[in-house]
Amino acid sequence: MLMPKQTFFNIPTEKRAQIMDAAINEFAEFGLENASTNRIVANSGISKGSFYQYFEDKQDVFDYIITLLNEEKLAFFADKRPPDNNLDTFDYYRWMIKTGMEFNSTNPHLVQAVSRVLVGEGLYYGKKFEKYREQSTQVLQAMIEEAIKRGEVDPSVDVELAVMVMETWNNAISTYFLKEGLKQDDTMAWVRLPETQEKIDKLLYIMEYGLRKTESEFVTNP
Amino acid sequence: MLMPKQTFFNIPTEKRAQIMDAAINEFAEFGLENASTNRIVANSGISKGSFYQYFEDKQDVFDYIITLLNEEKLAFFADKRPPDNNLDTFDYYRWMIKTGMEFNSTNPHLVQAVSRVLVGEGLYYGKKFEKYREQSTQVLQAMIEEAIKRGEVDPSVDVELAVMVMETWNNAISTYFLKEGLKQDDTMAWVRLPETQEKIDKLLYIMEYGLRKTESEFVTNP
DNA sequence: ATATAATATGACCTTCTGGTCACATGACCA
DNA sequence: TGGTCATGTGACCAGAAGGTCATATTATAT
Repeated sequence: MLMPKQTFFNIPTEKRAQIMDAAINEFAEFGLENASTNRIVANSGISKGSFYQYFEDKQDVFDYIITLLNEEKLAFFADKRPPDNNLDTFDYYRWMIKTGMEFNSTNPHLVQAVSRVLVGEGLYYGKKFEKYREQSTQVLQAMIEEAIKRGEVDPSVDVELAVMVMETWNNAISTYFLKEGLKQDDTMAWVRLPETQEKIDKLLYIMEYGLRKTESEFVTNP
Repeated sequence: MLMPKQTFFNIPTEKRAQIMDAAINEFAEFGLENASTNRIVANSGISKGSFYQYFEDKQDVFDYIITLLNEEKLAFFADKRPPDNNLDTFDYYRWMIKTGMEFNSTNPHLVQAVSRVLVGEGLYYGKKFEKYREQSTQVLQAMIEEAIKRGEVDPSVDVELAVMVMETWNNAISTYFLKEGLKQDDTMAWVRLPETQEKIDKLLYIMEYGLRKTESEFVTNP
């Protein structure tokens, strides 16, 4: 677990929250490389010296932000269960995507900060965050292998490629969410809008059945 | 057309190429915001003063890099024709993607520099490059509308979403190309490798028919 | 009350940034 | 040869960056 120095955890909770707030906003707006410790310090109301007593450097702060995101996501999903235990793989993936978007709504700036750095600055594919990526790809891989066994996913597609497809849509939807959702006054309300939900449905429908005209057809509220 | 000052075009061609080379490498490595004019100047062997006699600022240089990319792409595609004039839309798209990758191989660093800034720094969706984006989406939109008329694309998908799907795959493949292709000694040879070509085929097959198991099945060299 | 340890501070350091400008160099023409 | 104008130069500027540190403040323990 990536953590700041002990001193950071000795200070009052409120002050800690203030610092993380300022840091999250800084990273969300400027990314990792262009983030300024001077601005973080100014916006969180602590002194330069204190900052370096809490953290090694700004990378240290960012690492902790990732830890925070993981913790909050885990907590959010802890009491969430899919509507049906024996859901079809595609329905389950759809549920995961939608629930993920609900989580994003609960703390959009935190999500934006991490996404901006990992996806935007291309660090996602770097060595530093390898384990995070591998963790999520392994979940998807297991999911797809199981789906092929169940006869739900085309066995002629290779698993590695299918994982890439799902990851790509995960990222695309997440990026779309951050671009559109943050424009809204109430992000959560926007996510729950029938129009928003239908857009996701349609997109995942394409992932499921492709663009080519076949017998199947998309229908609202199937 | 976005252009440097006239002085830039008065200097010898070789010197101009040297400057653009240094600039392209700088942007490819550091992006737009973190690119350093000092480094560009040092690596291209001109003085600071000269730089500002050629360009307004580094944004000006980058604009010209985009112009260069467009010109070269246009020139490359000028004498390229699809193998068949009445190609199926999906076959045509596949041809476009593959030919695009061949182009990328001819000047990977130029492509990387632009991609790094537009996609990576999220400027692609900013106002500044709106017209470039609109230009390419309009081509795709026309393509899809035509395909629906021809009965090739599922008429129940909306056009806007289909464009997004194709753009997403365009970007994903391009990103994959830059990540993997630049590792190779001979990028062009790598692109033409049967394995690489088959990977693209499989990916576009999924875009065409989806992940869901249906009657259709992927076959190599159909 | 005193001593000790933990915490907070902002002036200060170096290094780099984008950008300017007075001056040097060289080409061309009279 | 002398004059003019385009081109080239790097020292220099102000501002901001990340990072340090001697000192001031506060809390704790005796």
